[in-house]
Amino acid sequence: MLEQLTLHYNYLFEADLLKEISNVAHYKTIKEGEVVIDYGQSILYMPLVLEGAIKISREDKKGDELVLYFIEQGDTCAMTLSCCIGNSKSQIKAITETETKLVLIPVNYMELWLSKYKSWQRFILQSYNERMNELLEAIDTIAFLKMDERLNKYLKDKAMVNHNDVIFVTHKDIAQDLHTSRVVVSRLLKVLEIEGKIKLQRNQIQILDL
DNA sequence: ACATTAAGTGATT
DNA sequence: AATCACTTAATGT
Repeated sequence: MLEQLTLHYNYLFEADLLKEISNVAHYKTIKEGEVVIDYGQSILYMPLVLEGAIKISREDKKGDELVLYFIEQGDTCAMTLSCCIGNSKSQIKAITETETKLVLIPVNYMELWLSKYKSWQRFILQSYNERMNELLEAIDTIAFLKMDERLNKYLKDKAMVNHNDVIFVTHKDIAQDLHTSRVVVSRLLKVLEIEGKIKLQRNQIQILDL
């Protein structure tokens, strides 16, 4: 595990910290499409993503969801951070977007390391900041009902985390992620296709120029 | 060949 | 932008 960690995080953490992480954390590989953390679940571990990507979404009582953002290698879940501090339960749902390798750090170490390692402190604060900005961005587009922009961002993000210009999803899936109707997604996608930005096929979308 | 599911379209609110 | 109603196209059995 130490080698894996070093490979992905040596530019962020000092050697001592890397070693300590590898001592206390659990290494885990999760297949695509699995639920990592569900709504209402209490959080015991803080995940550090080594490879792959995770989709973070919010869900209401009816099961309607709304994708907030994706996390990938080098990221951690800001929700865990706020959960640890507030000692609350998860307000979000995390599903692996691709096969994901991660290390799980017991939450009590998170606080301990905050005072012990400068690099850890910087990492936590920076992650928090990044997520906060991303969230604000999401609020902006939702509040002003710019569905086309949300779709654009969604496609970009999806292509990025998958390291592939071809996205394998149905219009219905996208509609669920963005919490809109399939018809709307189909129409907006059609426009993008006419503009020459994407290519549509059944169950897949190729990104040409966004 | 038929049933099922994904995607396209016009009209309406 | 959402919903309805309907069509067309792709896929599976």
